[in-house]
Amino acid sequence: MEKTLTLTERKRLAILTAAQDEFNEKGYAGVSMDAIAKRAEVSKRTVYNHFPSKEALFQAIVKQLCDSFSEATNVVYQSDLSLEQQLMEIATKELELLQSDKFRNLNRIILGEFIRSPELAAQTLEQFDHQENSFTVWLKAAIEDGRIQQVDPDYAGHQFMGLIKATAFWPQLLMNQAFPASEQQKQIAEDTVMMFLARYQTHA
Amino acid sequence: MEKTLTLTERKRLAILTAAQDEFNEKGYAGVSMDAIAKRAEVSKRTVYNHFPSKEALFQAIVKQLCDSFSEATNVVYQSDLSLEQQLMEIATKELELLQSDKFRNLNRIILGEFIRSPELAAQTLEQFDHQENSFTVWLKAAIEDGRIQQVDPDYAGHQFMGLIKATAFWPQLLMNQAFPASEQQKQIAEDTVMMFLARYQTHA
DNA sequence: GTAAAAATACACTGGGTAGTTTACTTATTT
DNA sequence: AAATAAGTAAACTACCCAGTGTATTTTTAC
Repeated sequence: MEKTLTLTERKRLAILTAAQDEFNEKGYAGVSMDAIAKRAEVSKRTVYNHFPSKEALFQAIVKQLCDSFSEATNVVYQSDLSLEQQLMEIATKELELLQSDKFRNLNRIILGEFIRSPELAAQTLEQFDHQENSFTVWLKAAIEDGRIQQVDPDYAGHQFMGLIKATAFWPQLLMNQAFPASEQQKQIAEDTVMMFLARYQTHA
Repeated sequence: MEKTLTLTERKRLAILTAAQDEFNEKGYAGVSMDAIAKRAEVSKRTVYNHFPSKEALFQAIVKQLCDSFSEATNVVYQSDLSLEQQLMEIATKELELLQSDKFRNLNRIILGEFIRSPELAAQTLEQFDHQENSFTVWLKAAIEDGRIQQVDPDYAGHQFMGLIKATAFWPQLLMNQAFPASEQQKQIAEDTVMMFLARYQTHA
């Protein structure tokens, strides 16, 4: 019974994926509902039966994608493990996320709109940027535990993630660079952790 | 005689600034030539007399802004100065650039379009992203001189700039955060240089 | 098998857009 | 002051778009 989706469900799915592809290629303003309907092989009326407006359809896609990532990122501070070990795991997790085409496409779709309306961006970002929030919590705990120097966790968190994104996210998003191979990923994670600890680890 | 621009020149300028503001607010696709003409207090025909198409007008603005920054960024490796001193100057220069509203607006206008067409982006970026290229050259020289470890200058360059942008560019562009005050800027520069040298300076 | 629910094609509204043309007015130049 | 160059308003072409209404067919559920 698993492949037998009801027609309505199949259509709805086709609309969502078609819209995602369209938005991804042309951006919100550049996409027409007719084009989405055509790509989904569905009548325009059906699109409007599922989603009341273009805006609503866009939001649905954003929400869908955000949800699919919010679980993927979670870290808990553990006082019995070395900082290096824990940070390496965090960095590796983040690299995995950045590697996925789905995640990069989500960002491609959203960031273009966000850059133009940062105030709207802030609220939506909070939902799906769980990774950095989660890391901020980790940092707070490590500071509390006296193993990381007193520092603004937001600030240091941005530095850690920025170090990773500098070579494994922005160049890929903006300049179509290839994603680093797995040895390079290891290098990136090691460099990031090493540089971060060199600055912020408490010297016993 | 300085304020007496010819009418044509004044109109052209009015069109350029109006278009810049419009693109900045609504993005390329969201702007109409009528809106630009109205904002510039100019007839639409005049807009078309100066610029053959919307695309050409957009390109003209991008070029104008790129040019205005390409001079601002230049560094030369000096073997008689400490790495710390030189890197601090590079970081400070970059922070100055990131601080300027004009630069942030340029990025706001361009990045939205670039994110969607990275292949086109790559070529245009090269022109105005002179800072990073210039830094890459600096790095090569420092490596040649044996004071920085053997490393891919592009890779390390991205890390250095990414560390700065992580707290002084992306949060401002995407989440409307305030630009760091001058003490914070100093902190950012110092952290960046310190972390970078901890990883890449050769230990005599 | 039949009735309800959903999908479809297609025409239509009201509006916007890039770009052009025209008949006219205003600046600039010589 | 006359000739020339440029600006102007307004109408116009030939589209594209979001969203709606409707009559008809297809799918689903009972």
